[in-house]
Amino acid sequence: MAAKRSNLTLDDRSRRLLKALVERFIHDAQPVGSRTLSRDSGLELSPATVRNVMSDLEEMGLVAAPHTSAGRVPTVKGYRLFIDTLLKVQPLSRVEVEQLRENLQTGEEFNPQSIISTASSLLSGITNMAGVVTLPRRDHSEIRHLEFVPLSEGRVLAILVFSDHEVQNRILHVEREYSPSELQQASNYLSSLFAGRGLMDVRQRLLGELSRTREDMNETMRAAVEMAGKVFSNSEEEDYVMAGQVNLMSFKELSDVDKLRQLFEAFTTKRDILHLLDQCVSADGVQIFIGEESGYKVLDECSVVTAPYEIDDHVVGVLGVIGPTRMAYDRVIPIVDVTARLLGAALNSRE
Amino acid sequence: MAAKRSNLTLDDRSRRLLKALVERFIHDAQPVGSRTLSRDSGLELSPATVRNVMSDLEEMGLVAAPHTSAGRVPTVKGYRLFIDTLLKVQPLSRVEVEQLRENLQTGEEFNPQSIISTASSLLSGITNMAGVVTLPRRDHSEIRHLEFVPLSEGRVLAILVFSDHEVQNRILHVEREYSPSELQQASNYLSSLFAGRGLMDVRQRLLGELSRTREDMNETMRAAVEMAGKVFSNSEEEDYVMAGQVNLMSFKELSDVDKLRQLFEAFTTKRDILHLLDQCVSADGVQIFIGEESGYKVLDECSVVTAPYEIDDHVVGVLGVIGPTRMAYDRVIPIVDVTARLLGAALNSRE
DNA sequence: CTTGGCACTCGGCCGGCGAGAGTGCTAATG
DNA sequence: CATTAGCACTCTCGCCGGCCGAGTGCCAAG
Repeated sequence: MAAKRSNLTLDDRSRRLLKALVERFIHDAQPVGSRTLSRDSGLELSPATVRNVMSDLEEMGLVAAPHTSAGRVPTVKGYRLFIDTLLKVQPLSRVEVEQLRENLQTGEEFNPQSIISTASSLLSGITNMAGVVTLPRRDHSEIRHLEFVPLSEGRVLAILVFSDHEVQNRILHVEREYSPSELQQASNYLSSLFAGRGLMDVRQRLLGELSRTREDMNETMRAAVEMAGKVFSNSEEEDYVMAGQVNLMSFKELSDVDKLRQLFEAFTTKRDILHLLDQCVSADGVQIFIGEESGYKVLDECSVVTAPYEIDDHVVGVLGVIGPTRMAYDRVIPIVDVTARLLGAALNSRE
Repeated sequence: MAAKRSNLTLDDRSRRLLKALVERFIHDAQPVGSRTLSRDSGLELSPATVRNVMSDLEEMGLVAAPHTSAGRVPTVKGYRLFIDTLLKVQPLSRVEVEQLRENLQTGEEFNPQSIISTASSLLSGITNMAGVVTLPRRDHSEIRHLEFVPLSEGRVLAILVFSDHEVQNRILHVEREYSPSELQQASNYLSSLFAGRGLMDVRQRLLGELSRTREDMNETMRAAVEMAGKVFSNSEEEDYVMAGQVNLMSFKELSDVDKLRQLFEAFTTKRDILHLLDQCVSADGVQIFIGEESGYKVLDECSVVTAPYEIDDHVVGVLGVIGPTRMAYDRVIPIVDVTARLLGAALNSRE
């Protein structure tokens, strides 16, 4: 008895029971009792025995009873153990993978923005939960083109084209008016200087260029460098695209309107969610936060499954799924995993 | 008696009572009874008399009783009458208007997109309901600049700058490769042709240009016209920006999670809402849909208050507020009205 | 260690009850 | 004849008690 309870050393029978319990609970969202468990655990055990085991599991903090005479429910710790050691992931079928790939390779319009948002929609659509994808960090994206267009009164529009066809517009404030031809020159000069280089590289190079504003540079070149400085100083703020929030309203664990409101507020505020997602870029593969583990109380009843995605072998962002703690991890995990890979591939494909 | 009931001819007393009832109900969301009404209608009437009047109003379909022994509640027809003939709008104070104006004139970054979304946030923030602003139609916006940037493999990036600093990017598919200088030429040619002209004007002109592809045009010019054709054929799809949906979750008339879900689905689908908003561009000033009047059953419990906004004396979009039928119309109406004017002004200000 | 048996404990589901709020009707009043 | 007071009636809501079913904990037997 004392031996069995010795931390984390769980005999096979208990583990199978826990597994059965979690699976059952995930399936029908109700506390599961000893009778049910003794039936479909696969083991030949009477309800009474199951009760004893349950009692042990409860003492270990793996399951909990909502009230005296309800069945048991997994705790966060229980889910954790389940996911880490008991879960058998269901790999996606070839067909499913192909469908995902097709949907992401929209063919015609190659537009990173829209690929990102289809990814988000796909995640939410397949899982019936909320999908989220952070916009890729562009530190390592190569620059294809830099162009300036004159606007009125000391404003210049800078257009930045990356090699993956992402286009960014920024408006600069400059001291004097520049003629179109001047801007043209500047644009040519900078494009030749930066084309094919990564953003981080460019920033560094620019720093050097700015410091030694040599006399052999003509006025236009100096202006060009200065404007470039403004363009690239703009550290872009992080952001994410979310889809399928409404799906979360169907779960009865979130039927409390007030809880729901707080959750949705967190989604629109974005700050906390971004923080959380940021933690996942460093992680190697799929990462899972169960309930309170995330550290944000609005997510107490939710789990978050994430995976980083890569462009050119650099991790540039994270995608994932947000849903109730009680989610089909065996399906969700591979979905998130595969989608991350496919998104990376899709964003790479026209290098 | 018969005389009193004669359609729509409501004696002064009944009207004041109806007014009091609606105001009271808007204020505290509960059916209001004869006792309360006789107290704060301002008239010296006993509850019994009030009851008689209520009975008449009910027969006319202006109020309804949720059940036998509850007070009365305004019907849609009742609200309509209230708004059309009884409501005394509360004009905004000078300070409030100034605050709105300041918030919209973000000074620094003049960016239509961000102005639109602050407008939406302001609407939702002040009213504690959901704010919505359609993106401006650009039919009459003047074009300031048109630029082409070569991308890989038969793709050209077209950049379209409007006089209000709105920038749009479109990717074109072209048959052959164009050299940067060719594109430069094309861009110059088209800019000179179109700069300062409205989009509709440009479209028309382009049609003529396309039809008579004369021999005196060189190859580059022909290509330019062709590409321009592609740029301007893209009829941009309509869209809107919404803010403060979460606010709607606090209203107890929308506390049913399922109703709420349908409402939010309509918000993300956008189609129906866009349809509804479209109907308001033609309207002259503030327009109000009460409950079922909108024709969309998800909005049955909601009212929508809208006003079109103008740039350069052309109506280009609509903004408004969505909330429960029971909203403080006397405040919301002027807010929507003023915001529409201010948004127009803000988008105009740097012609 | 496992199991069957048994008492016990909860939550959920009526059905009844009383209070409160508000109505409709009628008869009295100015 | 409109207004009012009075009164019976209706309906909601919250509360209590009882009952059922599900499930537990414990104990004693296998």
